[in-house]
Amino acid sequence: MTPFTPKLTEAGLNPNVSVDCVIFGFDGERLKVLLIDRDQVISAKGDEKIYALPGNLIKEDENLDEAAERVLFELTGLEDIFLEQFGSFGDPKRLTKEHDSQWLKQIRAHPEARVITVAYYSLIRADQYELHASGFAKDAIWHDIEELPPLGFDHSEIIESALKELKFKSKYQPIGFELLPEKFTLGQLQKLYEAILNIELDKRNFRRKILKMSFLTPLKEKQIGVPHKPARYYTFDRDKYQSYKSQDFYFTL
Amino acid sequence: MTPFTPKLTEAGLNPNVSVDCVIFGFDGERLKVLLIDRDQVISAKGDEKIYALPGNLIKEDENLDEAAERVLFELTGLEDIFLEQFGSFGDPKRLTKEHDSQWLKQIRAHPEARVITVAYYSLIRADQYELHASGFAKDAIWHDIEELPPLGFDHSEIIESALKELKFKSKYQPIGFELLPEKFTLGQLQKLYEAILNIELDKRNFRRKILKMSFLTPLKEKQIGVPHKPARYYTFDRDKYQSYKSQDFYFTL
DNA sequence: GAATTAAAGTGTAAAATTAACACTTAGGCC
DNA sequence: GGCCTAAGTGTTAATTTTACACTTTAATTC
Repeated sequence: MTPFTPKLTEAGLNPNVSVDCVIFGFDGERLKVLLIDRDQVISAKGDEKIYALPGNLIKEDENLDEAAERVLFELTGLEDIFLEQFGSFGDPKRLTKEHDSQWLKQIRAHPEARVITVAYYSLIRADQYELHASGFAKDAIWHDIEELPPLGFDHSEIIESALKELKFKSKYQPIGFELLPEKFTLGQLQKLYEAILNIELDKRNFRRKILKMSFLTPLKEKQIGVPHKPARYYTFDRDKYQSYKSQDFYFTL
Repeated sequence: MTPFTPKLTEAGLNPNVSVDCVIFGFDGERLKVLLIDRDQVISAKGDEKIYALPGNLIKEDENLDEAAERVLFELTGLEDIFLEQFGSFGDPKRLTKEHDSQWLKQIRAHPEARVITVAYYSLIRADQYELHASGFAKDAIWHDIEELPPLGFDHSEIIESALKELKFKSKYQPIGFELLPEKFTLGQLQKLYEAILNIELDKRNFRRKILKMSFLTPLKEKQIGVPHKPARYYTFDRDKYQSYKSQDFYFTL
């Protein structure tokens, strides 16, 4: 990896607008978020590292969606990820915490500039992508959404907002395709919904409802090696799944 | 009205970030949007005026919500309006149409600057507010959403996006309180839903459904002077209405 | 190899909601 | 007095939702 020379790369960047990406993953049990290690240790007791969302200033000649895509790639190596804008954050003091402005002095040509950030989120199958941290990201790591490390800037707020959006969306659109592996069991799908909505669902009712939508294709294959009755695997029928997305839909239970 | 001296007022403005407000109203029949007359005539055949959403650059010391509130007030006189952010627009070419950049040269200290705009929307009772155009707004006028005049910048796109958001929101949250006069008939409420969703609803089913939610209080008062059976007036029970908003809800029919 | 453990898988009945549908009423207008 | 217009009102069938418990299958343990 070539050493990062931040300020030299600032040409063409707009000093006042950034994008941040909240990338959600699911490990079969819990929801995860992708964070970058910005390689800074809080001086207070504990010596905890500070993490951040992958994000950076936009370029003058790209639109917001392009910026989000580029920045995500530059910091984490993730490519071809469908990102959806969900909100913008512009408190004048959002960058003024001591350790944040210290950090900005290292990487920005105009570390004092006011920055409004446009936030994006995405759902991905963590296992389908390789992470390659680069740029000012020392590392890119999945973190459990329920127990996040200390975060820079207003990134806690941004993640909270993204999660709210996700909960909301998952109630009127099918979710799962984006987060689950190619083949999965109904139990995993139910766990995913339970993790997102943070509630318990009735197994029989859940299955009936989700199967009736008929975007799930049962496979002949079953789990092997599990210490209980092996579950059948399913795949998503992409076309039906997508057409369901555009339909009206409301998830109860 | 004092003459507008734009460039002198630019102190403290961030050159790269603006807010725009999509204010919806309802006249009992049709959905309306509030536009400002930017007092510029397209030179091409027709001599049509160009309109725009109320919007302007943000100040360095205010957050986005505050900026939206201030800008709306400065241009239209509207105050104490609940504004909700719904998206940001940042195409690098969004200000580059000829008549738009001409206009910007008149009002901006940095007319060439790239501007990302954060868009807000609101629903208001048109009859409850007086409009006072000022600043670079020569006038502020309600326009029928279905037949909009030529709009500057990407404001058509922004309005379309706001409308989509409104349609969407109205399906899972009660809407009406914000747009209807203090007392209103069930017919008006139904017309509002029909105008927003752009569909026809069954009168009996609509009434049953909306009354069951029990945030409507029937009044003794009825319409007078109408050439048909006078309808009963209702008011919203604000508390119940608000608590319904936070609940789960899905509007069918 | 019998017993244990763990999650998979499966059905029904009661209650609630949705969808479709038409006539009577009240008031102004001519 | 007759006409016009929108208000107001109920029923039935179909669908959806909710609540709820036992059997099956495979691995693990002893």
